[in-house]
Amino acid sequence: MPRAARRKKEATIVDIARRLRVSAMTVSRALTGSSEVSEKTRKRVLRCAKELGYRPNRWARSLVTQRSSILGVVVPDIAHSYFAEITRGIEEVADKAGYKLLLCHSCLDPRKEEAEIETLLGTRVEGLLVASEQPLSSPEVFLKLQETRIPFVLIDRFFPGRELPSVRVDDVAVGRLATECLIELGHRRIAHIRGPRLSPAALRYRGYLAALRKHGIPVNSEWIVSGSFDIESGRQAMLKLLDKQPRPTAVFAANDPMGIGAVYACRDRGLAVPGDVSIVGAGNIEGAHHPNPFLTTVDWPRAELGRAAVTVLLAILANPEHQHTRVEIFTPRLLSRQSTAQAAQRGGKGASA
Amino acid sequence: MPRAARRKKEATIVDIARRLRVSAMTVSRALTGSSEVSEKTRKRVLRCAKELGYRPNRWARSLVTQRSSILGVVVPDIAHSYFAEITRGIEEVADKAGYKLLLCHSCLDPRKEEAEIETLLGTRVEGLLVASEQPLSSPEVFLKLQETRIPFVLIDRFFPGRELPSVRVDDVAVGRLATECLIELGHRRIAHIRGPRLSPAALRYRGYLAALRKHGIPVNSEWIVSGSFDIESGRQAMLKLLDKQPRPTAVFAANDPMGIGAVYACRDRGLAVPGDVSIVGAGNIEGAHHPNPFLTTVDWPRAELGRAAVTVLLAILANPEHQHTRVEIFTPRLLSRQSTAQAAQRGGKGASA
DNA sequence: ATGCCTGCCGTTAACGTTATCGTCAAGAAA
DNA sequence: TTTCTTGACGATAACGTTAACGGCAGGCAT
Repeated sequence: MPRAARRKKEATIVDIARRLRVSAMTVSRALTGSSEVSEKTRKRVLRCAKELGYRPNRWARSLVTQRSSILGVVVPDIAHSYFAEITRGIEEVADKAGYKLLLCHSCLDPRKEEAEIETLLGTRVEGLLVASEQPLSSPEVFLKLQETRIPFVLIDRFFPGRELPSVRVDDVAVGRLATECLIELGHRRIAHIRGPRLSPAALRYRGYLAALRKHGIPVNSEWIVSGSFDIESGRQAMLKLLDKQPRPTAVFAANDPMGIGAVYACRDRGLAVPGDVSIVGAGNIEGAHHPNPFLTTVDWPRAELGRAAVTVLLAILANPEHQHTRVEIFTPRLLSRQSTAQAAQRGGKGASA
Repeated sequence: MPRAARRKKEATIVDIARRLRVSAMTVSRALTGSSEVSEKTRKRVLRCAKELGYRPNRWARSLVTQRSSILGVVVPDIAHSYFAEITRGIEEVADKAGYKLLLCHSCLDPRKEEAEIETLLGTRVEGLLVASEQPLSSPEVFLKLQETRIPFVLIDRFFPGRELPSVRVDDVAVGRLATECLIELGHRRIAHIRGPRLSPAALRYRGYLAALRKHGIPVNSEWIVSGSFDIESGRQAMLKLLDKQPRPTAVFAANDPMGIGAVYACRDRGLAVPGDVSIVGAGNIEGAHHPNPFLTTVDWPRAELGRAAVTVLLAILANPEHQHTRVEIFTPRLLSRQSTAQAAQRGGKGASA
């Protein structure tokens, strides 16, 4: 039901042309800064445009130039600081390059994500940035997307076996850093709360395994449980871990919310963090450090991730034929804080429960 | 330098029309769901559209319908969870109503804000949502905006004396709640860290004054200092307050980051929170409660604020002539946590670190 | 038969720009 | 002089879509 909105008509290029008794083309040239106009007429046009409150209509312009100067951004949830910071980085670079952002939510729903991408294509965005830690749409969606020849860059998305243009952190290193930090503190009974399969968390898991193996620590599958990236699932997973015999003395949670959940679970059971159990998260979410930096975690530059993604996208845009798959990988670093401590001495104050 | 992007041409309505040997108009009707087509041709059109991978061009459609189904959103910084949550609420309602969001950053820069608004108008957004806790553009910008007859709703913005369409929290109540909470705990020497003038913080300040007056507590201007809404300025302000004689026993900071800064300042001076000093913030930012709810604060529903803003905007949009200034005001509530305690009384809360 | 709906579809003209080519005078070059 | 160049501008046709109107069958009542 397209109801025609009746509002004051915006001034057009033709209005200016009529007023100045020149052609619309001349006005267009003057406004876009073409060299084919005399300085005198340009000044007249600019003055008249200002008087009439003229604002170039980007749709009309885009229709003929085939360029929208708009990029589409799809995130699971902008209210999550992780994606908000990425988006911030995206906006920064995009703005400098003269692009605007059209923001969409995938809501962790694969169908919604696909629908949003479809809408964005209809809006003829010049490029697409799609972020999500979770395994959403299958690779097919993006392979199909590749055929439209509209450039896109994935953020934090990992498809085993398929390399698509993307920007992400070295997730294996995330898992390795977190685990090695615990090993160096003397821990040997190190548990892991996994994230969803097919997500970057799978790589963090690999990093966890690699670190253990490297230090000759046997893997105990009893100490590996799954969560779904939120606080509550972290708590549940940790409760399960605390029931195991023997009980792990340290835990690497695949992301910070689950790490926080693990802290809660310890409190529920009357265990001290880091006195009885050391906990490491991943992601350095805001909540983990104010007003008291608490959760030890692995950090990587979120805004930088966003900036890099746009940079890659702009590069593809500037050179469409040069479209070999680019993947940029960031190196994470450990933030040692207060949820980790030296492992208890054998036979000391440790394992009582 | 509009460089024509050479990519595979998208299928148009005309392509479908030619293939089916009907007119473009018929195709358009079939696709937009008009009743003026037979069911048979509609099916043929839809099938052909799918085959060709047809995607309606929103620019062209908008050009003729004069509707873009796009709303402009201007926030200071999407990376701040406060605005991220508001944006989240906006997106939710906008999405349900079939609107997309064009996201812009004002970066706390009045000129940038005005420029962004100008760009958005050029993009012919159907409406505008402008948020900021800070005093940015002068009211003139919005009075001018009102003349364009493009609906807009301000979020959290307060212009003394001028009522513009807006949605905000009852900031006087924020100040009152925070201050009365401290009074009820027995505090009498209550300081205030103010935010920038002309911002909602000015109203919180009024609430602070009102609460003191109501309880017959004299106002000590020594105990009122200014900050600029960030953690560091809160710390500086608190350091000044701790040097006063007599020293306040409680502080109401006009927002959470300053409250956190105040906590830091106390630690710098070896004072316990809440043992020696009670601190209340405002805004309930994420960082204040994980993994340990700490800062007592005044909360209001951010996402709800965003949702309400769009709802107001949509109402204006649906009824342009009915454009009397609508202002919606939310009621805040106190979240009592661990940075506040009974006055002059060593409560048993030990520090965990 | 005539007139009049009604359902379906086509034609034309927008919407506001810019690309492309054409024009036309003034000046330079032959 | 003539011819060519150049600078400044105009006319026309796109871009992809929909609004507004017109046409034309076929069915029904007169």
